[in-house]
Amino acid sequence: MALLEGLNPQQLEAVTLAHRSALILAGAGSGKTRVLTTRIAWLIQTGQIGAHGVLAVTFTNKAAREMLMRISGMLPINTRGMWVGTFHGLCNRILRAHYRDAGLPQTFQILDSADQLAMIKRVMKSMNIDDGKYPPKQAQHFINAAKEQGLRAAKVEAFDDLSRKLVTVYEAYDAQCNREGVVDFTELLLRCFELLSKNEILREHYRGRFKHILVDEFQDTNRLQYFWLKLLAGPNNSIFGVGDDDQSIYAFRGARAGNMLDFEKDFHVGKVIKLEQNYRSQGNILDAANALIRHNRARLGKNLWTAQGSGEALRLYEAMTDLEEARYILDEVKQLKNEGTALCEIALLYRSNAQSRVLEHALFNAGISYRVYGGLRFFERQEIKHALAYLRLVANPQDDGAFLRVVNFPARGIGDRSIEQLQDVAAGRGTSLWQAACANTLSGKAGASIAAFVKLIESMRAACEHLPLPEIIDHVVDLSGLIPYYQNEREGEGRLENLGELTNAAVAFVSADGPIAQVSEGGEIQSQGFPALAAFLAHASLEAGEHQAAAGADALQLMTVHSAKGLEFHAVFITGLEEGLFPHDNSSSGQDGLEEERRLMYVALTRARRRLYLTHAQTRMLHGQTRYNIASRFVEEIPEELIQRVNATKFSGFVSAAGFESGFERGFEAKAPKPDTAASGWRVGQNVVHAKFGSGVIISAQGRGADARVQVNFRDAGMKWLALEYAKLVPA
DNA sequence: ATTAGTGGTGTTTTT
DNA sequence: CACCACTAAT
Repeated sequence: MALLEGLNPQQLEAVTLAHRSALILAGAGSGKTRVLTTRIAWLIQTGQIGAHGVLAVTFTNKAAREMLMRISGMLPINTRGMWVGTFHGLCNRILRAHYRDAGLPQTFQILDSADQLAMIKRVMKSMNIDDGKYPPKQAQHFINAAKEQGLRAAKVEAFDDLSRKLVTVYEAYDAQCNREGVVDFTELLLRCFELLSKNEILREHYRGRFKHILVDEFQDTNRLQYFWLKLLAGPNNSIFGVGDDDQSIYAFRGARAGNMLDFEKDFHVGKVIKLEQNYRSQGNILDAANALIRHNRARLGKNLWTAQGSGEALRLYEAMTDLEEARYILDEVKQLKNEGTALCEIALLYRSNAQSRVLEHALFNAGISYRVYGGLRFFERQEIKHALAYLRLVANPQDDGAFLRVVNFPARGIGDRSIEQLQDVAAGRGTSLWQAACANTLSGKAGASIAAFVKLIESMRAACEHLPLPEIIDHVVDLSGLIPYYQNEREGEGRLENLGELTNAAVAFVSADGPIAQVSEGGEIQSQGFPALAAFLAHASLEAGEHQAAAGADALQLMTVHSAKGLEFHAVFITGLEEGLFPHDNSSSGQDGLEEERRLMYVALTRARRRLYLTHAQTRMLHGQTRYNIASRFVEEIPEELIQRVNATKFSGFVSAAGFESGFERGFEAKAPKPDTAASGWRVGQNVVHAKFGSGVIISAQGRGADARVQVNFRDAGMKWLALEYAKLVPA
């Protein structure tokens, strides 16, 4: 069968397993996505199931999209009936279809974490809880953790005063969410889980439909997600779980790699299939990754190997400062570019987002195009948040969070005092702020301002009833007054552009191949009116806007290690490898924290195909002050022989035309006179071109005069020793 | 009601 | 340093 060609024995076995639950332990770069997609295609092609009966769960929208694309590349059928998505996306879909049974309004909205935090602050304030003594962030974490255990406030056990307090906040928070008709991220899952638990008809409906459930990144599932899967599988359906415990890097948000072990037991998985052949990286890179991860104790055990050669050594650069680190990276990037590597094939990775600043600055000054992933996303920008809040209020007037955000933005004479009065009225009557505003018990100027606001939102509502989605957006933004506001703002142009982009996002959303089309097959969602608006707003929360920048341009890729998971590049720089940064101070408490950091490093290492740089700096500006850092322990955990030190301060031996002055070491500063590079000819670190081997860089040198030889690392041909007298090297 | 300015505080990773 | 929450001044 053409579908199965080129699979290795383990992959083949996984793809063609019988209809029973299975666990695939798939190492980095071992063809995990291929196995997953090929299995789906194989199940369908052999007639074991229709597209209708497949449910595939991923963790990111990107992964879901890629999976769909690859499946449609393999099969001539349309993938319409197939459900492929994230846990959150799938739960959202189920809840929208059965909103009544789930006890939600049709246009229920989704709170992102910032919205959730704002709501918790509001609730705590109304309860007169001192947010200095009880940080709202802590309450947020408490609530989410409880929900991830499947626990409602009434079921949470409180041990002490603090947890008792937090439980009351949880209870009040949930009550407020229900009043407003909004759900947070975790609530999507919990609500869906409860819906299917309680409602036998729906449960049997979905169980009857999804005979095959496939789960990607199984190690990242939390308890609730695991329960959800178990519930959906029931006694008869099979779960095909693919995961890698060594790449579990989301414990901080509840992921439990232990779910893989539970799964093995609960679903009677006889034999775990291991995919250990790596098709991505060259040998040295894999050896480094294997050696590193061996320092972790909690492992299922697995060793990656490759049929490729060992390739280049890893390059380690120790900079004096973060600025010098950036400068080195810049030089190397330029070099790679000159050698023909596309910029989008080079990634700069760091532990935390704040580290991108210095790198961005250097790249910007050098005129190298780059793209930063993560950070603030499109739908999280304040102007977009404001526009969305208007839309949310239009879709669901009970949404107090949205109300508060826009009631006086742009300013329209409704100040803190008026808002307080509205809140009192709402609290007294047990209604939403919107209802309180409509009742309008205030007199004088404040009352008139509020009446005008109510009228504004109502005119938005009236106009939107039957308009197509993009026109709704245009219309609401137009009436909101946001545009004149940002026109007067000093740096408002970018924000105005983004507001325009919002309409484009809506156009894409309702277009033929957009998400609407995929969902509308059931007929429950149209591209017009409030249901479309609600769907779009959900989309905005669930997919905070990954494809904001021009994807087509060839740009250097900057991102955190977390967001690099699942990606691969020709060349990878792992930067800021310093104790305190990576491993990060806040995580290295306890064995588990450190092991997760090490897995993070493992993920970083295994992103590279051919070339891998490790860099760190002795001093670094962080939080406004200079910190002195020592090299990360993770560097030491990689065997010496895999690493080539390219540190300029230690290995700047210079070469004359006649030979080398090798072994020449500079101290901290360049106290010794600098040899004239142009006159002496060759220099360690210099880029050269060889007639046969192509371009490379001089790594080290040996001997003098006629015996002089250089070690050159060629981009494609790998490491070579060349006699200077015979090899016709040309400076690059 | 809005603005500017002050001081205190906390900082990882993200569906 | 960057983001708040709060205060004083307009």
